[in-house]
Amino acid sequence: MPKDTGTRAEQRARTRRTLIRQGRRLFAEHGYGQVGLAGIVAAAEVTKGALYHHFDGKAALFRAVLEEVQQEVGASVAGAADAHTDPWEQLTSGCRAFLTASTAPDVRRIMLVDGPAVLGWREWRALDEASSAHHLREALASLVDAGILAPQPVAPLANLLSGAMNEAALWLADSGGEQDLEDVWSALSRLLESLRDN
Amino acid sequence: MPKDTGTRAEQRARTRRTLIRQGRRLFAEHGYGQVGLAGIVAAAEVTKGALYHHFDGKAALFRAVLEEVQQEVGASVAGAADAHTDPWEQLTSGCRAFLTASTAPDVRRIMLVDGPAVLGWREWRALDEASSAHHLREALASLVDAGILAPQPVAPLANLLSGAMNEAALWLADSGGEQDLEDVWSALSRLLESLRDN
DNA sequence: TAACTCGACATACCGTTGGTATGTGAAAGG
DNA sequence: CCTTTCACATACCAACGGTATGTCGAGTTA
Repeated sequence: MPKDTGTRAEQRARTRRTLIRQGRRLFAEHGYGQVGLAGIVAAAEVTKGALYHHFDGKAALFRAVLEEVQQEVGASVAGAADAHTDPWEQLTSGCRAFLTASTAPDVRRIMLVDGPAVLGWREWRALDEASSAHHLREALASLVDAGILAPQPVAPLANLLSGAMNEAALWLADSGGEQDLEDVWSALSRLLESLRDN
Repeated sequence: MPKDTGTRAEQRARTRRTLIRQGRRLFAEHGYGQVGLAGIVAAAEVTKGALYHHFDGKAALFRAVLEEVQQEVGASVAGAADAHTDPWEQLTSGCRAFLTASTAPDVRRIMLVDGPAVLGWREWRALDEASSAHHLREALASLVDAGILAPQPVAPLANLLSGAMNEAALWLADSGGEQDLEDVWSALSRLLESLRDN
């Protein structure tokens, strides 16, 4: 594995990616508070100088990791939704994709548990909004426009559903099969179904 | 304010209460990670020796603080629910009480943001279960028994609703009036209403 | 191509933090 | 009274996040 080869931009990008990768691994495995910079830079086979050259500090590295996680989840949700043309199926498949994606252990810990505490809920919410929350709000809005959902403010409803799915993902990841995905999904889809007009 | 008076048990209890009080204040104001033991013991006018005599460490103090917060919220929910005899009104008034109680700044930060990250989601959930979550589950169960809700597993539904309300409380506390309690509450009560059979 | 610049780190160091080991003086018990 | 016990206070430590400075090679210029 050549490490100090290639152009400078390549080396820079590779170091940054390695820091994010190892940071993500360690943050996911032990939690933000239990991971030291020493462990991260050792795993990445660099020094603290490199970390502070790329990021403003520990929290900034975590933010970069969280952004990566959020983007993956958002892409998964968008991909699932775009596979359908019917707006209702777009909503349900998007929600289901969110559930399965955010049940992964690293997503769970980084995005759902440590994220708000480390970055503050406000900034966490901004990242969530940019990556996947707006999908939900837009899906609900188009359902209201199509008359499938009763006319109502979509923003509060989107927040409620988002919180419900976050909690569901936490339960799923924790119970580890004891409470199956299908049980939670049937409860969530029943909830969504009950919202339909008529 | 006499500090070193009274029996030993009284002194002990007073010191413990003071530590919890000041810890709660500082944790709520600055967040768990930004608060040092030095600040806590200074505010409580004791030393670290006292803190470690009463608690196993920083996280254990936080746990005691969180337990107090949870119990207050739980008592508020139970009180609101017990004020009604109709099971549906018990549910709705309990949910509304939860919303208003957990919108308070210290409850929000300690219980909803830092709690899961500091203690781990599993332990956090256990405390939540003991204090208020079981109220929700029991209310839903009796509504199913009464035929007001369609027969369904209540545990997953309770989790979804709990998550929805947590997120709603975070939004409420953050927007600070911009997004009013009534907006969120109307969305939540609409959601609950849509669950009713017929 | 030789001299120079600059960026991508490495090294050495610092203040603060959570945690521990030990000391102490007053209240409880006989 | 004397002893024990307990509720802390004091002194200390290792580890942590963060910073200031040094270094060396790739890129640029003459």
